[in-house]
Amino acid sequence: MGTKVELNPVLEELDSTSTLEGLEQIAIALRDRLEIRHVVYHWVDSAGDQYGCTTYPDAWVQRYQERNYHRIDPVIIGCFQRFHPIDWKSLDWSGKTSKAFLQDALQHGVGNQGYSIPIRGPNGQFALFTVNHSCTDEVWRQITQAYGRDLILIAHYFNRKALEFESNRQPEVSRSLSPREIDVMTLLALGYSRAQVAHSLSISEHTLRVYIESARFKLGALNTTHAIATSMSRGLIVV
Amino acid sequence: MGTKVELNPVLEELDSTSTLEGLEQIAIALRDRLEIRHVVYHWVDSAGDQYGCTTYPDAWVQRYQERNYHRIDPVIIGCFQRFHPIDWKSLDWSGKTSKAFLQDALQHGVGNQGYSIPIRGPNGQFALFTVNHSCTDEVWRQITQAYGRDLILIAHYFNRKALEFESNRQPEVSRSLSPREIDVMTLLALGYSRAQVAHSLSISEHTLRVYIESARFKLGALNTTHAIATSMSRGLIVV
DNA sequence: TTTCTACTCCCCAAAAACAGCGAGGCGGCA
DNA sequence: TGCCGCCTCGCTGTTTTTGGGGAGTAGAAA
Repeated sequence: MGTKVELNPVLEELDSTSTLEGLEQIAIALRDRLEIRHVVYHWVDSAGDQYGCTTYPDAWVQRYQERNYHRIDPVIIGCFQRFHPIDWKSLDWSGKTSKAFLQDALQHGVGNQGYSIPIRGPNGQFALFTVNHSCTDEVWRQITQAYGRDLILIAHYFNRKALEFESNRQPEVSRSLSPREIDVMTLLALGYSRAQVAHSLSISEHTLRVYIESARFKLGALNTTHAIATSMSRGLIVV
Repeated sequence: MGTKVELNPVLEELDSTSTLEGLEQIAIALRDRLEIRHVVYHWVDSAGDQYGCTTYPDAWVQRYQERNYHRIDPVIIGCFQRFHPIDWKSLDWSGKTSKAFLQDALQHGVGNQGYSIPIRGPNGQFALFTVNHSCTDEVWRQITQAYGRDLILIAHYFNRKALEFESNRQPEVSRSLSPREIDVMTLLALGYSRAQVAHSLSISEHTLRVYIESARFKLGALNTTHAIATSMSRGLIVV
C-alpha cells in the first residue's frame, strides 16, 4: 500500500453507468484497484426490502437478509445516527447479539476492518457505502486516511445512480395543494389541533375542515394523518 | 475563469475549524477564491429556526427569515426532493410567489446564477450549500462543471462541522423508537385506522394505543399526527 | 440478582375527527 | 358571460381517537 491510486476514473465510470450491473462492475473494479477485500453499496430500506451491490459472498448476503440482520447490525445502527464516515472499530460491539453477528460475518468471509459512509437521500432514504478489508489497524488507518475524501464522493455517486434507477421504476405524479391547504397541513404536522390551527389562521373551524378534506381528496389520502404523511413524503410541506 | 483553483486547502481549513465564526471566514475565503458573489451554508430547520453561515447581505438574510421565505423558496422546495446538486435554472420558477421571491432576492444583491447542493444528516436534518454568482449561463456552466465535485465535498465538510457544533449545543440524544413502535407509526402514516393497524399487527387495540402513546412521549409530540410527522422528518419511518 | 426495556392487555369519559348536507363572494380564464 | 378554483361560513349526527389511569410477562443488560 505504498502509492496512492487515482480514483477519478471511478467517478467517471459511475457517471456514465446506466445499469445496476454496471454499478456492480464498478464495485468490483474499485475493490481490485484498492486491493482490499470488499466494496459494498447497501440501500437500507425500512421494510428490509434491500437493494444494492456488493462484493460480499452470496451466502453472506442471503444470510443477512434471511436473519433480518439490518435490524441489529451495529454498522447500520451506528451510521444511522451519524453523519461522518466511521471506522468499524469505533462502533459499539459489546452486547450479545452484536458479538454473535460479528462472528457470523467473519466466518462468511467479511474482513475485520471496515469503513462505512452513511448517505441520505430524499424521503428518508438511507444507504451505506462500505469498504472492507482484513489487515492490521495501522495499515487500515493509512488506507482510510488516504482515500477518505474519494470514498465520500464515490459513495455520493453510487447513491445518485441508485436513486436514479429507483425513480425510473416508480415515476411519481403529484398534484399541488393550494397555499391555504399548505398552511393547514403544515400547522397540523406541527402538532396543533384543529381548533388551534383555525385560530392561528383566523378562520372558522368549519372552513378549516373544508381545507383538510380537499387536501385529503387531492392527495388520495384516507384520513388526516395519511394526508400529512403524504404531503411530507412528496415534499409539499416542509416540517 | 481560465484556470482551475485548487480547493483542497479549503477542506483542510474546514477540518481544523472549531467555531462558527471560522466557518464564516472559510465561506468568505471560498467566495473570494472562486471569484463569485456568494457562498452559503444554510441549515433548514423544521421550525424555521435557521442557522448557517452566509455571505449574503444581512438585509436579505433578515428579510428571508421575517417572511418565512424558506416555505416558498423554490431552491429549498426543489432540493428537498432531490439528491444531486442542482442548478437554479432547472428549478420551477413559474408561479406568482416564486417570481416575486426571485425579484426580491435579486434586488437584495443575490446573483442570478445559483448552484445548490442538498445535504442530509441524521434525524432528518437538512441543509443546503449554495454558490451564487451573476454571469452568463455559459460561464456559470463552466464554473459548476469545474468545481462540482469539490463543492460536494465542501458541502459535506460544512455540514459535518455544523452538526458537530449543534451536538455540542444540544447534547440530548433523541431516543429511537422500538421496532413495534416503528411498525405502528409506519402503518398509521400509511393511512390505516387504529383498528386496522391493530388487526394487521395481531395485537389488541389497547396495546396499540400504548405504542402510540410511548412513541408520542419519546418524540415529544403533542398528538398522533404530530408524532407521525416527527417520525418522518427524523427519518425514523419511511412512507 | 436486580433493573431495565419491550411487549401485551384492560376500562371510561371527553374530545376530536369524519361524513354528509348546504350557502355566498372573489378572481382568473376562455 | 359563464365556468372553475379558491376562500369563507353554517348545520347535524355518528364514529374514532385521545387523555388519564393500572398490571403482568419475558428477555437482556449492568
